[in-house]
Amino acid sequence: MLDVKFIRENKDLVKERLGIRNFKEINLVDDIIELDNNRKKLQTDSDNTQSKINAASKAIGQLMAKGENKNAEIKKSEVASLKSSLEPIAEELKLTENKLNDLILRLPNLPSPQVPAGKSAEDNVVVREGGSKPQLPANAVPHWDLAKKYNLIDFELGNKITGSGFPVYINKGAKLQRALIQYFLDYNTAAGYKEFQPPIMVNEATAYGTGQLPDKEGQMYFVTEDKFYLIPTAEVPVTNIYRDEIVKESDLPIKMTAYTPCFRREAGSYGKDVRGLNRLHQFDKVEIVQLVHPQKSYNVLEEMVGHVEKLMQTLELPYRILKLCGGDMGFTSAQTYDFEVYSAAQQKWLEVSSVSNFESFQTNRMKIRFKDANNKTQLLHSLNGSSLALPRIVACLLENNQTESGINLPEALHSYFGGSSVV
RNA sequence: GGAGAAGUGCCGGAGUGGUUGAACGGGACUGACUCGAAAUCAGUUUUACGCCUCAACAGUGUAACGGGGGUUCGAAUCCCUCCUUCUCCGCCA
Repeated sequence: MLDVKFIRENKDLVKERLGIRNFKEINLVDDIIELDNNRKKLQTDSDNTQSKINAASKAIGQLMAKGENKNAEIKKSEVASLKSSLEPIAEELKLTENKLNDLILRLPNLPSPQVPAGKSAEDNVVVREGGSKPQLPANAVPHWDLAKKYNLIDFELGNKITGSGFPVYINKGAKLQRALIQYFLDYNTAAGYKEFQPPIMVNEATAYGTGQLPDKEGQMYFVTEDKFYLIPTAEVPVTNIYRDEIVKESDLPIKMTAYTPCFRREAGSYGKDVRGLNRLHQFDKVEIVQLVHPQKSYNVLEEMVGHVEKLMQTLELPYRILKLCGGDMGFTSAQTYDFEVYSAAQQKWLEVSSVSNFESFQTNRMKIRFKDANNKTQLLHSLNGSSLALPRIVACLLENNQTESGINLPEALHSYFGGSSVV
């Protein structure tokens, strides 16, 4: 979340930046400042009254110790009237704080100055492309047909067991999943990311920490009995590892990676782009997360993009990197690069990674801080990226490498998969 | 799931209603001593918000002893509730 002090001191900038996002409720900014003014006044009143109560209470103790019970009783009635005058103030203060907090949680992050204006995915900017689109055989088919033909993934079986969007991977299909996960994790840990295997259900505080709540309430699966959310990405439990921590500057940067299944309800998204592996309710992803010094976060963002790009290149898939425009960025992000791979049989680009700098938006919610050289406590910046999400990678690997006789694999995967072709 | 015990500062560990934001010990940091180090001595050692101030990591107020609520003039200390940990029993990968 944004810092109230920052909003107060940079009101016009905040409004202008939110405009880049096409944020509709710009008036929230003024409301927040007004509520905060109110809050300060109420807090001053409340503190002053409480101070008097504390002093009087102490005096009562001393009077009673001296045996001056009568005077103590007089003081007590004094406190009683102070308390009754405090009551409405305290109530209003609490109300104001809650309302202020609600409003601040509704403000998305400010886009960085580099973020292009724009309303939708159409306005994203292609930064660069890599790899080359393959020439497929004339009878080439999309991955869902390949998956069926070679018995790699059974979508209908998943329908029976759970529902749509929960595929069952079989035989070499299952092994390919395992190989990719292992490969991605090895690649990340080799670059200094520490591996974690976190819980895939989280509590409410954790979901608030990374910003899934309240923004994406309806997009997460919820276990009502225990009030746990199924994670939509490993970013959630992994970033929260450092919630409420103050780390040493010498411990920076903190680099973490994790493989987890991810669960997304995808409420409201129907249509053609949900076919096969294109959009699932459960999928596998390997995530990278960094917590870094605020002055370094944009360099780290580029570094992470480079990290994912190199990984992408070893998969030998045609890809492109997009700089997202203000209107297409996630709620919590200050700047995001998306990676897309070209699905040759479907003839369209599919998003496989999203690398973002959240600046202090998440760390302010989670109170992830460090002591700087002057021993002052400061918020860290958090970043994360997919490195990588599996399903669409698998879709492209299958489609782009299909031949008359089978499906080949890029060299990087040979040792992990135990062979040079899927079938 | 049943029975019992416990949750205090960076760590250990006191404290069962009134100068306890918190004894004592350890660790860490600063200074002195030393050529340097060890030892020793002195000091420092949480966070959030408010007020004051041009500003302050200067002063001052409020809050925080697992979370939330309650009793009381006053709570780390009493009560309720939730969470977590430990021990025993049960169940089980």
